[in-house]
Amino acid sequence: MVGAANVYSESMGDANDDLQPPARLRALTSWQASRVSTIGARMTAKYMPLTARSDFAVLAALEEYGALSQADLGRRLGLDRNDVSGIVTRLQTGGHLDRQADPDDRRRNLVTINQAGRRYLEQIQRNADKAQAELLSSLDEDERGQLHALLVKVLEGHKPEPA
Amino acid sequence: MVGAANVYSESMGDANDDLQPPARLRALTSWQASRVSTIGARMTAKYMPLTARSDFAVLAALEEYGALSQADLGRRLGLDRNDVSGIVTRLQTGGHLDRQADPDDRRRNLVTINQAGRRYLEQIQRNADKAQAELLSSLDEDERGQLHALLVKVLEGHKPEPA
DNA sequence: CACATGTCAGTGAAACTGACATGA
DNA sequence: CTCATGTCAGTTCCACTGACATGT
Repeated sequence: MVGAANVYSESMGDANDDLQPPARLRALTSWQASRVSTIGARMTAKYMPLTARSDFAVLAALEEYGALSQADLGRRLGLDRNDVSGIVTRLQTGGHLDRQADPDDRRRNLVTINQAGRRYLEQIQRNADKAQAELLSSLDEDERGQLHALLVKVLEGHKPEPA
Repeated sequence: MVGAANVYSESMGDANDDLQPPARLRALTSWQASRVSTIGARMTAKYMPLTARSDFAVLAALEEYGALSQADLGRRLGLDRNDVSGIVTRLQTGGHLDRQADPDDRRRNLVTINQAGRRYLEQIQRNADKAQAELLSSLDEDERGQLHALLVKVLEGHKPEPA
């Protein structure tokens, strides 16, 4: 894939003048993080529709914790309850989960994953693994672990309110 | 799994009902990265309108590299040229930069930062620093450096097409 | 001709806000 | 009454696509 691309001679000079972003941006870790996030979205889109990321979060929570209300789903995943509503509707339409009123508290929708949902979850998991491997391809195993640990630590500083 | 979730005594804040996301999600580094990215956006929004992030990128590039065409801006910053067009228009409307046809290549808009733009840039820089300090508050100096280096290394694996 | 640039219109995903009815 | 839940409607931001006119 190193194929001969078209060489257009800018007034600047040769084509390998790297096109670096400005130093102010390079210095901002939050900018690097958001770049990584959007590149991650690009990798993801190569293997599945982007909405599968939200589907994955919801289905994984249902698989691990059993029946949950939509509000609990949102709290677990850090998602707005309006957004949870949309995701659950989409998954229900696709037949990947069941949604029923909680008899003990009729404000709540009890949401449960079903068999088709579990299959779908495994499929997304495989694609997500592929996308992530591609995203992190320039890191070795040690570095991937370090990056993960550091990101987790950052997030631990922003847990939701202990009320 | 076993439904340990039918507990509706959440009003009493037992600090142990930690509301963890599911393990599948916690294991995904790309998900952690995107969470950090959106938390970063939240921190940013506390200090400035979100659009200032794009403004910052464009103004920083103009400050460091001088006059650029919109297409070059996009290549430097990893932005689509359609989006650059909108950002430049916004900045021009705000009086933060000048936009004029390149006499040597009349397809191009030569964009230059002006004095008001430099002041605006410094202001965004201060706010961005505050937002970032808040985002990374749970990391010490060493860890911040490690995180930054790892993110940079990830991005180096996804440079635009090698020319 | 091809190609690059800039603009316009539009799409899709995600996070968010405000309002509302229902029920605990 | 207060509060939580779920829903509806709408906004903002960002990345992207396709089309088009213009210019090299």
